[in-house]
Amino acid sequence: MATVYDVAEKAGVSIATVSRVFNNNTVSQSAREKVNAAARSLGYTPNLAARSLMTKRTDTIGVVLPDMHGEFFSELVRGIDAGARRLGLHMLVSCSHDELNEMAAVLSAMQGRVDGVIIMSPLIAIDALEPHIPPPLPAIIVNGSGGRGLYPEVNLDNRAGARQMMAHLLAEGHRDICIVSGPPDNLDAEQRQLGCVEAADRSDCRLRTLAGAFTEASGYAAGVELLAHNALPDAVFALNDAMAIGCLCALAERGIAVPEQIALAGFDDIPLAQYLRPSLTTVHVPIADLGSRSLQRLLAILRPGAGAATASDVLVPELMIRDSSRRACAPDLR
Amino acid sequence: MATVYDVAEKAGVSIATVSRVFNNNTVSQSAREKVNAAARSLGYTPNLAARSLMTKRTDTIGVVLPDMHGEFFSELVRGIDAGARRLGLHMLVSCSHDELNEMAAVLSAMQGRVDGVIIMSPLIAIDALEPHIPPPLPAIIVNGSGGRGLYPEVNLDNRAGARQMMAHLLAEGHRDICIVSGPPDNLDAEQRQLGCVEAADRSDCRLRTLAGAFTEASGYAAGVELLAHNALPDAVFALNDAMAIGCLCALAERGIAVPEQIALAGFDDIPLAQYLRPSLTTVHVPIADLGSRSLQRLLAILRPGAGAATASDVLVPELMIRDSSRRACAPDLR
DNA sequence: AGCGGCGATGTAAGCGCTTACAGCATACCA
DNA sequence: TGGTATGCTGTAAGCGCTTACATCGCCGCT
Repeated sequence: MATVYDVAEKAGVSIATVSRVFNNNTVSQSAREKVNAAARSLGYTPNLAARSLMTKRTDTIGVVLPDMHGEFFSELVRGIDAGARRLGLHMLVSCSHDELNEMAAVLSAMQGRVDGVIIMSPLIAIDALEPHIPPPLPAIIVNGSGGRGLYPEVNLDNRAGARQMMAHLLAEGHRDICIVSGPPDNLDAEQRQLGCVEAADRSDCRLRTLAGAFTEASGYAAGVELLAHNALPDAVFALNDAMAIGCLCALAERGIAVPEQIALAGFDDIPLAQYLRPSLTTVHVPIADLGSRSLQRLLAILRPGAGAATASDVLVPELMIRDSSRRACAPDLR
Repeated sequence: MATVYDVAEKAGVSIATVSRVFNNNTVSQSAREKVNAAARSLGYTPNLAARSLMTKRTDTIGVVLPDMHGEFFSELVRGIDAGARRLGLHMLVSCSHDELNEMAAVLSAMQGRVDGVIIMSPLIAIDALEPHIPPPLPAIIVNGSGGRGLYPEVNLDNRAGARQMMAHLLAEGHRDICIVSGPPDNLDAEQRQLGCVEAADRSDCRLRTLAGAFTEASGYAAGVELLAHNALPDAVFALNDAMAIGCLCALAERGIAVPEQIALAGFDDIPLAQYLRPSLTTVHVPIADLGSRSLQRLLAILRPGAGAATASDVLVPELMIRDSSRRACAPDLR
């Protein structure tokens, strides 16, 4: 590989001039041209390790994700990537960390490779994680509230989303609502459930809970369990779409009509939610926004001054009312 | 940040010994302990840029992905990540490149940051891309056959998968089959379509094609168009699951029963395919395997000798027969 | 006792780059 | 004409690390 020395020699200038050309510093037009020509003909590319060694920057940000399947994961990464590329930043991604030790290991391995990290950790309590973030590493925590405020957080207002959905279901006249919960210790799940309980407490509604795990299979199982009892609730609110789909499947198998006999709602608004039959009422989560917002926050730390100060760190989800929850206004069936 | 010098001084040894401790070289037990203690107390972490500068390695691999939504993307990354972590490698990810120039830019920006790249490019012809891969950069091409053999490829046998599905549909007695195609220039789509045509040519089957774009919306549109004509085909084979779901939605809206009135099949086997009503017959694509296999291949280049020689580069998908295509054996409805 | 061999350690030379500093024209002013 | 500001350019130092090479004990052998 060619180095600054090779280029300098070929261009008839000093290495400092070559370096200046590649760092947009003050260089005469003629020198610039000679250097560029020489660099091109030698196929020169600056050695980034050497550059990092001098500048203490890597122009790379780390993204640490939990073990997560599906849309959520990729949407978040897309949201971050889009912004990062525009800014000339790279993205070091590591996924599959549901465990504190693993997470800590990944974070320490990232030290020196990245200028900052975006950490998403719905399963791990942030206050347990914080001590494991290497002190010099700027970090943003996404969707995992509960830290000691040592690191900026970007959160989704899961609770508000759940309350909205409950309000909708209540407005549709449902008074016996069953929620299918998420995995224990999952913060999203916890917050969503909390929102439900709050809404229920403020009304004359009966709220039951069935255990779920944010997977289609667990939603299906919940649906089956639901049907084992005699009295069906008026509505089922699965705390994510995957479970809603599983549940819908179980209901359909037993010939229960949605929404005529029972209303169904999900949470996340995955792309195909609107293509289910019936289309799924759900809570829209702006995942990519969550990603790009965190990137903004991180950047505000990394490049202070350039900072488009972010107004808020809490993204509020939006209710998407579709067919699966519409009230059977007139008893037009059967 | 502490350096080798600080640690060396504190431990009362030379910097070479410190370095050796961190590189598992021959060091006496007592020296090792002193160094480790000193390093811990100083919070020393080796500077990776400096290390890279010497070793010419980054212990990082690049993953270049097309602009892709959903499961596919995340599954692939998970497949790669799992293997990479075990090997102490990091993963630099860049997504959203449906265009040659963008791809070339990303690849050149990755040079020096990674030891090798895994490129997935269903939209860009590989022979056009190959000249843009920086020559010193080891690369593996995933799922984008058609290169000049300059780079190892790991492919999915889309054609075989499509043929299998066609064989299944024919075996079920369908003779008028409509396929919903993928976006033009998409290699997966092309191969899948080719497989269909091959299978149809070998039989007495009528094959029609409706244009699709691998999205739920395009599948829905195709379904609507299908219904605009008088004669429904016996079966619809959407070349991916997302379109199959969209199509199913259109059919259901018009009250067409699947599979009783028309059979439906997809391709990909996304996790929720089995939770649709009716559950979706599809072709299982081992996405994560595609990722881990490419990593293996890349590693065989990066660490020759350590090479678990890979048997094959072509993964064969597997037919998943579910309800949406089952023959209405007896006319037990209506 | 003397010597080869060996394992542990230290010394020092870079890896390829950025950048402080100095040097040198050139231009401008009085 | 001398002095000074200005703009480029070159020299050289050093970022923190790995590693070839030299050194130095120490063991066991003849």
